Order: sequence, then C-alpha cells, then structure tokens
Amino acid sequence: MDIGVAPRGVFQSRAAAQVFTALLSRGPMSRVDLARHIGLSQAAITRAVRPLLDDRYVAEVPAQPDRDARDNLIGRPALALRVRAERAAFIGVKITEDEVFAVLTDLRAEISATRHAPLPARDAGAVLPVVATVTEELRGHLGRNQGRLRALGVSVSGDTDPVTGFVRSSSFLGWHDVPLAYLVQTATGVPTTLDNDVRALTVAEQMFGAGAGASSFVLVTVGAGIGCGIVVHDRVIAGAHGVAGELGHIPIMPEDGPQCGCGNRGCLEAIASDHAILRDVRRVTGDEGMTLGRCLALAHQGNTEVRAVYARAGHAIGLGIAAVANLVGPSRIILSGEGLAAYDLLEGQIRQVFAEHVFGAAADCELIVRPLPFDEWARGAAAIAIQRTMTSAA
Amino acid sequence: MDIGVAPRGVFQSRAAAQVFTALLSRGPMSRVDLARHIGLSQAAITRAVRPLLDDRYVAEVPAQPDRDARDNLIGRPALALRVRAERAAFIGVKITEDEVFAVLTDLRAEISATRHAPLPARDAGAVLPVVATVTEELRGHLGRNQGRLRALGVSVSGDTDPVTGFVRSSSFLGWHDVPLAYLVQTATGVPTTLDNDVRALTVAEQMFGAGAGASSFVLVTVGAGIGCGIVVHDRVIAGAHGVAGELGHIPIMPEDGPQCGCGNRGCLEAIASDHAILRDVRRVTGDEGMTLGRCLALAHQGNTEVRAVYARAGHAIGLGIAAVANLVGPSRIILSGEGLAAYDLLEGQIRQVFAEHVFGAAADCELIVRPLPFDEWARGAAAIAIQRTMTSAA
DNA sequence: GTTACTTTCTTGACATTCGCAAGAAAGTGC
DNA sequence: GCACTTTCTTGCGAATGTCAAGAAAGTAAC
Repeated sequence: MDIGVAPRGVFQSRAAAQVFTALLSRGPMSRVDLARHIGLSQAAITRAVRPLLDDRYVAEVPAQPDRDARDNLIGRPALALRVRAERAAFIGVKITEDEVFAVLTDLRAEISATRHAPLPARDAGAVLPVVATVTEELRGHLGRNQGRLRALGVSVSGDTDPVTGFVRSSSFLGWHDVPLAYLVQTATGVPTTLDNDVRALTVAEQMFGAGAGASSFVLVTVGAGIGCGIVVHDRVIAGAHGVAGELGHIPIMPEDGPQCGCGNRGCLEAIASDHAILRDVRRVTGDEGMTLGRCLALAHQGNTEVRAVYARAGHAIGLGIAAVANLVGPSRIILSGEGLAAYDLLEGQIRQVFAEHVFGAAADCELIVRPLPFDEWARGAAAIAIQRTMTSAA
Repeated sequence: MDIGVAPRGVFQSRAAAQVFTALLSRGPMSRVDLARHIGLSQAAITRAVRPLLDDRYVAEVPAQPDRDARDNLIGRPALALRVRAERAAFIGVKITEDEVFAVLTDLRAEISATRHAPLPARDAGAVLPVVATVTEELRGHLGRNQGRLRALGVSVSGDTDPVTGFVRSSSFLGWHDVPLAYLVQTATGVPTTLDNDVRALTVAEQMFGAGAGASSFVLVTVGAGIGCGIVVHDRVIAGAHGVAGELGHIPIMPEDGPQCGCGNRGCLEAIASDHAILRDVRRVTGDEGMTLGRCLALAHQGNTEVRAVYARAGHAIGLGIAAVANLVGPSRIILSGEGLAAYDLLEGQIRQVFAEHVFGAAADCELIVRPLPFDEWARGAAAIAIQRTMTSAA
C-alpha cells in the first residue's frame, strides 16, 4: 500500500529524488532525457533540478560528444547533469564469520579506501570495537574536498530487519536478536543502516552495477553459501516473512544428495558451496588436509575426479538458476561469487545445464558472469546506506 | 517506469479508482476505514467517493453490526460503502483444447450464468463461432436490472500478449501469433481483453479470492498442466520476456525422471500432471485402457502401486512449491487444480514434503487448498476484463 | 428531554505539483 | 546577419491532496 507515499530522502520533492536516482544509476543526462526517462514534462524537470544544483548535489557539464549521429549538432546544445559524487561520503561494512571488510565510498558508491580486519571472536562484543576501529581509520582518509561522512551501512548474512536494525538470526555468526544498527551507530557515531548481505549486494548491482536499468533481474552469489537476490517490479523481493531468495536451499537432489546444514538432503548449497566442494574433493582424494586452493590447482592440472566434483557443482547451479528463471522470468541473471577462481571450472556446466532446462522465452534472459570480491560486498552495504539516506522516506 | 501514471480506468480520479478497488476486494467499508487503508485523508475520500455514488458504482449501506466491541456504539455511526455489483456485467471465456467455458458475471465477478460448449476443432476458425454463440446465449441471460455488458475476457494457456491481444504461441491449441482479442471482439461485438489462463486465475484470486489482501502470494494449479501465478509487490509477475511462473518445468528429477513434452527429463509436469499420472498408472497396472477416473478409484480402493504413483506426484509438487516458497517467500500459497478429485491422495505428501524443504521463516506461509473447477477459470478471464476495464489506464 | 461527548463525514482555504504553451537561449548552416 | 532547430525557462491554470473547523448523528448520563 505504498501508493502515494513519496520517497524523498534528503530532497525537497519527489521529482528531485527521482531525478537524482536516475542520474545516479544511468549516468549524466540532459534535462530532456530525464523528462523522457522519468515520464515528467521538461518544465517539471527544470524545477526539480534547481534545488539539486543549488545544494550542489548535481552539476552541469558542457555535453557529451555523443559520437554517433551528427543530428545532435543542430539545435541548442544540451547541458548534461551529473551527480557530484564527492558531495557526500559513506562507509560500508560487511561482517563475515572471521573478518570485517569496510570501504569508504562516494555518492556513486565508488570505493576510495578499504580496510580489512580479522575478528578475534564472533560475538557482538568482539565485533563492535573492530567496526569502530576500521570506521575511524577510514574517516581519516576523508579529504577536505570529499564531503562529510553521511551514513554507514552494515551487512551480515542471515535474517535481518532493516526497519528496526535488528539481526533476527544469523547462523554464520551465531547471533539472535542483536540490535546491530543501534550498536554500531553508538559505537561509531555515524547514522547506521543494516541489511542482509545478499540484499545489499543486489541493491548495489541495481543502482550501480549490471542490474542498472533492468526492472527485473536476479543476482546469484556462489561461495561459502549460495545466495540469491531477486529484483522484480524494480524492487528487491523481501519475502512476506523476511525470507526470500533462498536459492541455496531449494532441493536439487532431495533423494540421494549430500546432507545440508539445514537438515535436508540435496540442497543446492550442500552440493555447490565452497564447503561442499571441499568435502567432496577430500572424499575423492582421501586427503583430509585438502584446501580450496589445492582443489582448484588439482582441477586445473586435469585431475578427473576433482573436475567431476566441480562439474557436479556447476550442474547443480545450472539447475538452480534455471528454476529461478522459469519462475520469475528475469531479464538478466548475474552470476557472482566470493571465490571467483573456480569460475572457469563451473561456467561451462552452468551455461549448458541452464540452457537445457530454461523454458521457452525465459531463455532470452542474459547470463552475466561478474566476479564480485569481498570489497564489493562492503560496497553493497554502502549502497544500502546511500539508498536509504538519499532516496527513501525515513 | 510507471511511477506517476495514474491507472484510473473509467473513473475520473486516481483516488476514485483506489477506493473502488479497495471496496471490490476488501468488501464494504466506511470512509474512515478507506482513508486508513488507502493512506489518504478522510477529506480526500469524501471527495473521491462522491462521483462513485453519483454514477451509482457504489451505495451507502446503514452499517455492519460489528459484533465484537461496543466501542463502536459511541460516536456517529459509520456509513459503509459497498460496490453495486449489478452495475455492470462481464463475460469470461476460457478456451481449452476441446471445450469452451464461459460465464456471465457482475462487477464482483460473481457468476450468474454459465455455458459449456465442445470444440469441433482447435483452429481459430472453428473456435470463434463457438465463442460467439455462447456469448450470445449468456447475453440473453442479462436481466434488465443487471447493467449492460461492459467487456469480455478470454484466456488460453500459453504465451499471450495482453497489450496487443495476440496469442504468441499456445502448444495445447497449436496456435501461433493469433490476434485472438481482435477476432473475438469483431465476432461478438464486445470489447475484449486477452490474457494467459493462469495469470487470469491469479488475478481473480488476488481481487476476489484467497489472495485478497496479500501483497504477495502464489497460486499453483495442478491438472492437465502445472501452472503457477506469482504475485509480488501487489502485482502478478509477468516475466521480462513474457514467461514466468513456469513451475511445471522446473527440474525435479533431471537425472532419471520421465521425459517431458518440453524435451527435458524430470520436469514437475512430467511427474505430477494428470497425463503423467495416467501414464504411470498404466505402466504399473499394465492396463492401456486406464482412465483418470479409474486411477482414482483404484487408489481409493487401496491399490498400493497406484497410491505410490500419487505419492510420487505429491512428493514432486511438495518439492516444487518449497522451491517457490524459498525463492519468493510469499505470504500464502494457494493450491488448486482442474481435477480436484485427487486432492485427498496428494495433499498429505505435498504438505509433508513442503514442510521438510521450506527454509526458515518461509515456512510461516499459509498453504491453502482450494479446488477451482473450470468455471472458476472462466471467472478468471472475467476478472481480467474487470480489472482492465475498471482500474487500468488504457 | 436536555446536555455532554464521541466519532464520522463535509467543506472551505491553502499548498503542492504538474502540464501546457509561449518564449528565451544557444547553438549550426548559409 | 538571418533562418532554423533544439533545449531550457517561466507564467498560468488545473488537479489533487492536507489541514482544520464545523456540521451531523448517534450514545450516555442526568
């Protein structure tokens, strides 16, 4: 029932917020293009843009050359509007089970500094000082032409409530009902937003990445777990009860598949996560000291049994994304992961199985592979903070 | 990019359309309740309601007794507003491979007359006269206190384009690029809208059925095929390329499952559709003359092998809806089907397997079983016509 | 019965926002 | 310098919505 509510964020009018969002995710544009794009008249755009110029959130740039048609040379040259990305700074923090990744970004979520720090323990008492420290360090990197630090976004895996800022439960961290946003805010003094890590990454891709411009797309992350963010009708699906995109736990081999941490057999995550691959390679090689890095090396050396493990994983992922594609019919699927080194081993299988099992016109969806290292996850948290601060009613 | 466009349908203002829609799907309400519900001020509601009263689309009714609290006795009694369902009439037509089902309905999609007619052949030339005939017969049932016939909705299975009114392809009917809406409109003289049959049924459930009030839900239909309509963010997912909700073709037993018509192995539809069940029962009984009715009878008599066939189908459906639930996290799942007689055989397995494989809080979603006979499918087509006519910009 | 009280509904004044249309601005091409 | 084209701006009116005051319609108490 959000018809009529105008998400305006820090801006005076809803139109201004729309203009700003369009410029953020689609890049510099003239007022005419903005009008076409947003569906308002040029007059409305002119009026909406003025306060953005006054507040120095956007600037006019002469024009883009626009190499193709020379049509563009006749008539009054357009002035493009671009976001002044340096106008504000944000920090994004992704908390994993053993490490904290933090980035300092501008308004466009471009990273200007990064910090990693190991976690001595997983409880909130141990995590908070680390977050406070990296925040303080990143703050030190703020130049004087870099706008003040506006907000901080934190993301963790698990069930989070973005509204109250509580981590309802996070199995990786072993947390239950932790008021993380409040704790981080008091520890750092920076206004803090919290969200699920995959949702944050999805929002980042939607605003600034491969999802920009698509009203529906799916982001799949393969790594320690298997995550999935689904955007439909221009919004991330949140799930009526806070759970959605659990691609990792759809049944792929429910009869005879490996045991999953959730209690079932044959979940995608039990077949294709890093942990599952490591487990299977240890089994086929009999080497209990096996590491992920050596798994990769063996596969690249041509070890048939190890390659078969990766093939099975790729097969399972292909089935999983075919299921998503058949159900939601996205315009794009973005495949990404923390451990990107294995892509060459997985991609062939994934694409082939996907192509086999996707139905009808759903096959027209693009399959994009986009390795997203851990810093990108922290960037996702920053994107959440940007979105919440700049374009959401609060 | 539909921000800002105001779907107003036949009404003057967007607010009026919102009021009408709320009254349609949530039943009679006072102006105060409407204001709370829609998120407008009472003043705005008063103004929006007046033309609806003038045009006799809604009427004031004294009040509902509201049995619970006696709080409601103090203060000025509220006047409830109800839709005058008899104000307009609609016809819904569902075309299957061998029969046409048609219903005459009022504004609330309540059925006042039905017609079935067999199809002599499947080509459009054979279907159109039948549609024209049943339409004319239903028109004859229009009483003089029943408002004039406003629109007609047709639904078929397959890939349809609601905007142009073309059936892009329908494998059941063997049609490709048939301008069905135009053809029906010229054959009957009634403004016609076309949509996919499952999407139509989903809209009907959303407006008038078990999906009313839920901003996300999933409708699963089991029968000749396996269909699925997904509502997220208050809208049916359409799919970027026109395909979505293809639950029937998600891989359940891709390794060793039965062959599906789509070319793959182990699609849900190849395991749990009527046809698949019939095929399997024929195999285990060795009786090639087996019919669906006798399958049911055998199962009810306790035939272990036949019951196992149904159990496998229920198992597969349970896995399928668990996959949907894990991905989109709906607040409800409505299980329905053309052939409802088998529910008692399937439901136990479905619920058990679903409960096993649904992840975390996604398990909080309600699982509602709602047999929907064929007339309800025709009603769905009428609901599409109602929605398109009354509440959509066009 | 009259009066106090509570809630619903209505109405007038005002604010916001947008589109339309006219025109100002800023180029190219001749 | 002039014709032309496209972009941007501005004045005005229409639509829509909120706020606040008050009218309306009942119950409850005296």
